[in-house]
Amino acid sequence: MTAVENVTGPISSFDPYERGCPSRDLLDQIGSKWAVLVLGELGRNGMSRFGRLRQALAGVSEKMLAQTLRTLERDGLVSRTVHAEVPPHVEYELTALGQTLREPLKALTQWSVLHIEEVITARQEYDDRGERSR
Amino acid sequence: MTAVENVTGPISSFDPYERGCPSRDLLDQIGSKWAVLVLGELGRNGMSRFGRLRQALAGVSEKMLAQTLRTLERDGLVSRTVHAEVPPHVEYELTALGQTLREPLKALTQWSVLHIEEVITARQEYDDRGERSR
DNA sequence: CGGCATCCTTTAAGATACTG
DNA sequence: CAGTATCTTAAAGGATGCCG
Repeated sequence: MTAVENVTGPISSFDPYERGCPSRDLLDQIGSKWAVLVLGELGRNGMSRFGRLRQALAGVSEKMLAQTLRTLERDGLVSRTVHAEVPPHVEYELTALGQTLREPLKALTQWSVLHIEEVITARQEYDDRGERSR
Repeated sequence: MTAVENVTGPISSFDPYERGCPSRDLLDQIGSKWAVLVLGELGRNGMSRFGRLRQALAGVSEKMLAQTLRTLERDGLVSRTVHAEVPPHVEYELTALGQTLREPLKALTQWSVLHIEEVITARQEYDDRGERSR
């Protein structure tokens, strides 16, 4: 959790396994439900607007989408561009930093789609087995 | 969200962008705070016990660790082996399915460690900029 | 259109104590 | 040792209404 520069070389002691380490919270944030989908959508289709994102992420509320976008913007992963028009026109886009998350998140999303059936089967077996033996 | 078998071939219409799709919940689950760390720890050091996991994941409560392990076990990602001894001895290990998650999750964890400083800087700039202009 | 503010309900998480 | 049960607190999420 201490800094990174050191006379003898870089230390980079950030470790999500340590309590209170900011990298743990970041990991939690980028892995959160709506953030994953927002980043995925912007990664696939590029720049998008609030309303379009809301449609793309079926079931997201205004509040959660706005909140997620604010956090991603603050973290430097997404840029927000306001066009001074009436009615308002706001565009969201991945930053260079946000782009570096595309592959890791895509892999995770694809994993969930690819293996969801195995997981569903495992759940059924676990439930059928009953809570016996525990 | 419909099934997968079809006379004309597989459909596999699972899409986390659809509301209520089980792959969305799975994605949420595997990306959750403690699950990521448990899977990462078991991926790096192999089989482990409850107490060791608790130490490895600094700050986790008994309750959350137990809950996370139950969910991972139910999903077929982690196996639980009870050795009938006194005192009790329980070992957790990644299943074959859980192994397939190692790389994707490792990439995500490494990303958070690698880029946390850029994010911290971005946050400071965002905050310094003030909530003005919004 | 793209929000933010407020209120309220539902979950998740944490601390503590106790058991097989 | 490896949990479960219980209680309390914190955070997530939804509904509604207002505004630039």
